[in-house]
Amino acid sequence: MPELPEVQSICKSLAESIIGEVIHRVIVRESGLRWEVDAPGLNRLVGGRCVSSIGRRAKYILVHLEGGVILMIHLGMSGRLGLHPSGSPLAKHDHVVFELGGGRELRYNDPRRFGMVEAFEKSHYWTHPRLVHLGVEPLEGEFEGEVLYRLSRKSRVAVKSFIMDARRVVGVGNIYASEALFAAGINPKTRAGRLGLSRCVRLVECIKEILNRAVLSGGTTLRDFANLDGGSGYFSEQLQVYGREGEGCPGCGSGIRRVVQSNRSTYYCVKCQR
DNA sequence: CGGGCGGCCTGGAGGC
DNA sequence: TGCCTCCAGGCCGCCC
Repeated sequence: MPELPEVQSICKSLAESIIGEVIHRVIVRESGLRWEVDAPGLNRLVGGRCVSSIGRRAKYILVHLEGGVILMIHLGMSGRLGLHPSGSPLAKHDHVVFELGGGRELRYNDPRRFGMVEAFEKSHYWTHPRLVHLGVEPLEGEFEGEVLYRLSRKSRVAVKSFIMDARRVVGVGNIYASEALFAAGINPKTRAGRLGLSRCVRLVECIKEILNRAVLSGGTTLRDFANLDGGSGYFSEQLQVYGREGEGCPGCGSGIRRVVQSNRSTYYCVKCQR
């Protein structure tokens, strides 16, 4: 589901729709997500507080509340957030409901329950166990070719696995990893430590460009991704290799291959990606 | 320690 | 129609 551009898109919608709103109460209908949802804790920390801003770290959505509390939401593979009128019928898998003012509710829906919802005091941000090990943000200036080059020295893993490793760089998911490597002309199986500086520079440029373009398109819609309003993104039309096994490579026309790396599908062109 | 892999879940697609 | 298998965009934690 949501990769970084999708999460970014949802953050933008959230910022436009719930900043200044008070979260009056949190109703947990199903607490068995990736981690057990602590309903009393959520209500104690979140209940009655006003949303001051929306942030993001990797694929975690950070709802900043007045008084120094952060509500952190991860959409996992199938999570969605939606704004609904209070009292409208709940959908299957609506696990957590945030009651807002003005007769509205923000609902967290997640069929596969791989996501998470929790709240903590802002002072714990820098030591939070889910955040503390995270690497650089791919769309920030801190991520550049020389950084990737330095980080990858001595690594024997395939470059695709490397750029998907959140300890190094966050937010590069399975779809965009394939797409960025195609754009950079790099074979996904190449060991990260064997990339030269110029290829690292090129790869970082491609990662940024692909992610930025996807953000502008509102994310990629495959299966269940949807924006706050239920609308979808349009980047899927621009995917060059992902999900196109057997189709002609946009560069040379030869067949796109699918291989499995670390239990994930990788799509690439044998001729264009060396 | 780095790196590979299983597991968490539901549901959609496709084969028979 | 149903039953089966495979597949899915994330991430942690266990293993070597």
